[in-house]
Amino acid sequence: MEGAPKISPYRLSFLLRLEKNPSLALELFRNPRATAPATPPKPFRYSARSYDLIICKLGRARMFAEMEDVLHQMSVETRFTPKEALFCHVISFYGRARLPVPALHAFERIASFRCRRTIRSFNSLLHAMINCGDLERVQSLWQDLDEREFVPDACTYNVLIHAATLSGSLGKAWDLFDEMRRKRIRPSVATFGTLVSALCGNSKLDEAFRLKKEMIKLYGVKPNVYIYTSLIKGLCNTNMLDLALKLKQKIILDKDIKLDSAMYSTLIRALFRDGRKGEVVGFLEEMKEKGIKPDTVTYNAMIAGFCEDEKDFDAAFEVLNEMARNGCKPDVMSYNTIIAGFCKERRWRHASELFEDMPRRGCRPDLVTYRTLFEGMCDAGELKDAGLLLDEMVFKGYAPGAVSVRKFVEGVSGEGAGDRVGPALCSLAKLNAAGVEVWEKEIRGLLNQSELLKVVKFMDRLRMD
DNA sequence: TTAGGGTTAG
Repeated sequence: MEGAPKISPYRLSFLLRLEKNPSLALELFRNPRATAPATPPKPFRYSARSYDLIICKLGRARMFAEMEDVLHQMSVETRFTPKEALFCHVISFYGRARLPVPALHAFERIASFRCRRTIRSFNSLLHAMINCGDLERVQSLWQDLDEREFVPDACTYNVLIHAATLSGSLGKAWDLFDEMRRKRIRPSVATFGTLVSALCGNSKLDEAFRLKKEMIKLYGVKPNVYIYTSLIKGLCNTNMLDLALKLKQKIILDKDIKLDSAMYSTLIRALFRDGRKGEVVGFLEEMKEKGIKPDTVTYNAMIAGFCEDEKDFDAAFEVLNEMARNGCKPDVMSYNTIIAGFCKERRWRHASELFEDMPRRGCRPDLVTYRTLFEGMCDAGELKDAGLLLDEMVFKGYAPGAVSVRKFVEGVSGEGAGDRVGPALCSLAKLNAAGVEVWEKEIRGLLNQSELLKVVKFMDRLRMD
């Protein structure tokens, strides 16, 4: 047998870049030699680049245990120092997966890799906390900034401004904007993007357009396609679709601005809402001419239009087929939209069929899927199936919305309801024992005294668990 | 590329 073919560290990076499957990439990374050599070889000299590639591939695929293994392996390498950017990525992978503790842990460990930590990874951490929905943590990290060695930059303020707008406080966003200028930190196009989007989202179109003018005149920052997409969405949401279309025509003439699928997705959704489905084809053709490929969001906008506005479910399914033909994978939102559409039409059986079919189609139902279908079943009075679905939900760790719980309990209340509601509440409370009082409040008044007693007994049993 | 826009539900 011939010796193992030699693979250079450079070649390994090349192969890793090509390998789309993260598990296979990891296999390749762990065994860079094609076959096991007879004698123990010298340790493979992994390049910093191949660590970057494999860590990012694993992080994107949310294979965190494997990613941590490789990080650990990298921590004992002495031939190079990893770049801070890699840790920024790791932090944001955890943020996207809504895992605040590992994100924080990754940030704290940067120095142990002999890598200098700067405001960049701090910014990544702030942003990860936004993704985790933990706005309070953003606040506390920001307050502790003085104790750290960092000086905030434009990006720090952009994240903070974003957090302020998410918490619904435009006033706070403006305060931060002022503070930024006092500190002579120049606002970037992203700063204005966040503010314009927040203004549009609060129906303050006039202010949004004024800010767009100011950013050019006062700050010398040119609006980009992000800014215009927010403005177009704002116009669409205030029944000014024609103005939105005019604005788009104006931007087309600007050679510096490259339109993208996001802008078209916004317009396509708005056309459906306005009952102008017929014009959508023309927009799809325009995209094609400009070399802009429709993405999942574009298709989802069409699915939403067909389900919500046209009630044309065959057409919605045809969009799914079209996606497959164009190599675009439907995501959980694609399915949730159709399921919600069916439920609204009380066609819960159709909704249920699609739900059952999701795993085969390569998509895992999420919290929204379960909540939507559960509510649909409750609305249709299909309480038996709703109960079964509830069990499955709870098993997966998903809690239904309070409104649908109420509908469910209302629906099954009556003679012997305690027996039927009890187990369901029991499983609900398992999710979150602290929430027991909430459920108790929810059913009080709906059940008669003896039934309530049965439910409370179930809860008592729970508390002892 | 550390930050901003677009499509569900609630």
